[in-house]
Amino acid sequence: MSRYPFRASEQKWQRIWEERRCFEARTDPSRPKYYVLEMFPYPSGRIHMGHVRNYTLGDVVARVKRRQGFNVLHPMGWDAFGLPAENAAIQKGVHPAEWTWANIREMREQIKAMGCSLDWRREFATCDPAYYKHEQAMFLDMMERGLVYRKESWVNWDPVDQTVLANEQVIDGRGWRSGAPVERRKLSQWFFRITAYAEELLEAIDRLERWPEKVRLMQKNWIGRSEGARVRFPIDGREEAIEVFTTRPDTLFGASFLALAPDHPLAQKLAEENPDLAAFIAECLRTGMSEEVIEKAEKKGFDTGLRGRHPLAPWGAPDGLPIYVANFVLMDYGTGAIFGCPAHDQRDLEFARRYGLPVRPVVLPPDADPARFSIGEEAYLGDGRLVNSAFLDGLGVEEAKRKVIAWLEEHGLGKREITYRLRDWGVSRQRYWGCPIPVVHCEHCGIVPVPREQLPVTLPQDVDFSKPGNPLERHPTFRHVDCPACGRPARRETDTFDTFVESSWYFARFCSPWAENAPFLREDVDYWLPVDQYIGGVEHAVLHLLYSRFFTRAMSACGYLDLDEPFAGLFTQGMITHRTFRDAEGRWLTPEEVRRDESGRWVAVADGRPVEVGRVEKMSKSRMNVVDPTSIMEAYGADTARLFMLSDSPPDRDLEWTDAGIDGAWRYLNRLWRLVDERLGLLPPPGTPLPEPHTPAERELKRWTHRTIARVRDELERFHFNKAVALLREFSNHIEGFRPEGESGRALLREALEALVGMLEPMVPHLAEELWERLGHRRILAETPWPEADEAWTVAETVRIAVQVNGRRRAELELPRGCSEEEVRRRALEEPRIRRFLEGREPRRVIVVPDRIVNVVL
RNA sequence: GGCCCCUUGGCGGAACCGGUAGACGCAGCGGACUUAAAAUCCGCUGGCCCGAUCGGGCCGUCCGGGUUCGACUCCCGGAGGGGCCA
Repeated sequence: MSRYPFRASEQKWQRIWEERRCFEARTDPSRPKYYVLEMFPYPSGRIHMGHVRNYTLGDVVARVKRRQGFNVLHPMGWDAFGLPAENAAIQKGVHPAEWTWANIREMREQIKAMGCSLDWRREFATCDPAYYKHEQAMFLDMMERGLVYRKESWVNWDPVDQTVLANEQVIDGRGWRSGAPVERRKLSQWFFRITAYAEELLEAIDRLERWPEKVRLMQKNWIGRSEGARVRFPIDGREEAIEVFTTRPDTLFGASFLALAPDHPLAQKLAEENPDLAAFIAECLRTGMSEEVIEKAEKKGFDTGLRGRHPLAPWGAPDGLPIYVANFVLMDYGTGAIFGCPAHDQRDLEFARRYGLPVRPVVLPPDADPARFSIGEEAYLGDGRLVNSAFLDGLGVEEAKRKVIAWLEEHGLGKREITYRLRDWGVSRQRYWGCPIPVVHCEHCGIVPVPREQLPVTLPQDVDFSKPGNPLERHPTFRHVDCPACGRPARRETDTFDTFVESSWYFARFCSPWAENAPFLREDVDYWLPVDQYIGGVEHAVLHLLYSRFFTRAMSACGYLDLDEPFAGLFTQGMITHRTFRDAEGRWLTPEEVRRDESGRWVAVADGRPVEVGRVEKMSKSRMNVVDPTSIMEAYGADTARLFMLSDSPPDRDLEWTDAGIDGAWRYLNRLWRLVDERLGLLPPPGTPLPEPHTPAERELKRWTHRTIARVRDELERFHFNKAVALLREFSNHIEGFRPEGESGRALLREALEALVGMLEPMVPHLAEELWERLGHRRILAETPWPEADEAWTVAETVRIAVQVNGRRRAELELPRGCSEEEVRRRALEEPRIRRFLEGREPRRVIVVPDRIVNVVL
């Protein structure tokens, strides 16, 4: 029996595609464009199954669009800066550049083996100075436009590794690598002013119609707009006042204290004269200040002894409010100070109970009795009528907010304000393997940008990783420069960019990767951008996707582009999961270390002892449940792996890796191979004019062909690739059962096989090309237009109409499509089974839905 | 704690606007081919029940209610799982 020779076939077609330059894209404004992009990989070593799924999904889109007549841009590159390269340098003594480029070589071959329709001429790595020099130039442009600034801020500092850690790198208060307790330090850091676009980034989310709702919601939450008021509380006996931001100005009359963040300037100032307060503040800062930690920690405060005057005195708190420094107030949010209204805020309530402060309700729930309502252990957060609130009494919460803000504004004690949860984007990293920040610090001139003609500031190659900390700091020459402004000795910035900076504009670079004097050419980006379809994991739903949206606006502000949104369509794929296994001692085992014995139990290969089959989890090295894509592609071929990725599970859901699933895909490829192979002798030559179908079987086959073309087109359009696969399998099952009689039958069989093979190409391109060639075609499939459905043949001649009695199916009618209601009704009531239910009675009602259903109501 | 999403056979999943629930596949069972195995091909496959067979009945989309001629689909309440923000 003939088998699909995948090894020879995959090599052959990959060579032909390359020779014919099928997938090279050229800017051509006379043609409609389509830009498909998968999130570019970090070159960590080898590709994993998530990459295979990602690039398969993207390739299906690229191949379909190309054959539908679009000028398709489908590039690939490397997000090449980042920590793992430095860890390798520390652990294995390899230079980060060497490690990275070796990984790129390895992964490039692995990706090429998948047979994706990529324009490899456009490949680049972000660690290449030819890439990052443009990033440095853009940074300077943004600095000139005030989109970049430097300020002191609190960071997570790992005292052992001597570096800043991102929040995600702090696990239970300890550095993820060193295990040392993380300290909070104040450092001067570079920031991108993303908050300048907070409102615009938020408001534009509603127009991202081809983005998943989930991602849009996550970005909205992340930006976190809140409307409220800024209120001034003068301090008794002092010049300064405390500025408070609140989203509940309606509850001002319920205030019973004021609280400052531990790092609030006033708190710091008071601590200078008060050692107890200083100790308290130090304690707060040590335990970390993430919102999560604060929520769980006990609410603690330190009474400063000062008193704040209520802005609405004499009605509210005529005796003033105690001022605390409290561990649950964040300097980063609002003004770093709050007024506490325990009755209507849970944190404030916990604090008030602990320190015996008054709890005065000012919002009465709708059905509560004013005389008896009081707050227990739960603050009341809902709507209601204002009470105990002087001129606000009787108003609803929203009305009260408006009225009190108007009053505050009128009396100069406060104003309406909108704040955002979004913080400016800190991009300084005390790291070697990143893009150098192109500035110089001069004692006399301050911060001086590196002159454009001196860009790029390249990373020195000779660095020493034997000691902790940033090797750029210790480098003999890198940091010592002459000030570009005054010429006196100065210090080069040794921080490098967060790697999210590189990934914030790479999609634009792919449009003109060859441009030397500019990051990209206007004619190219104006044509190709925005990306029409972006595909990647949902884990980037906020950071990368939000930074890119900001960066695109910032680039436009600097005149590089005329564009707001980089990604018109976004698709987020699910994870690849796999069973986990543990042996009797609880050690994780890899899938290769287990097998099924004769009775079907899972046992260890090594000793035959039973293993515990654990949960299905995301593939990860720590769980030992990873399957290497290359070993699968070597054993079954790239097309098998691709087909498996597309079958069964909808692409946005998690996909469970199973050996049975791979076998199933492999078997189907061979079935297709035989389906064509065994019928080659029957078929007329390609291009034979299509005769009208003669027999019912021929008419049915024709209908299957065109209905499948139409339905597959729709499912592909909606990213329902699993359904497209199912439709093609159904179609091939039907072709298998067709026995051609005579010339017309054989011609129609060719039509069906060609449609099938043609539609398989985006999913299993090597097999499809091979079969297409065997069907006698000289023009390769990748260059052949996508099959078109003849609408006249996309509907069946007859329809099956279910006949229900009281909503339960009792019979079925086979009628010509488009029968009149009266006809259907008559035929339904004539059915013997229906007459039995009627027992001679007249039905009370008969509902007829044309071509679908009849419901007889007794 | 708030907001959002999900829950369909042994399993992954189909079912478009409320109109024949379970497409397609995996696993399983029975059969053919074979000395045998693999591969391949054919048939069956939600549960319970009646019936010699063709056939027929009842139940069934997490649970409870509702709307409707008709509900996996819409509404209310609950349970379980997941995500985001706290």
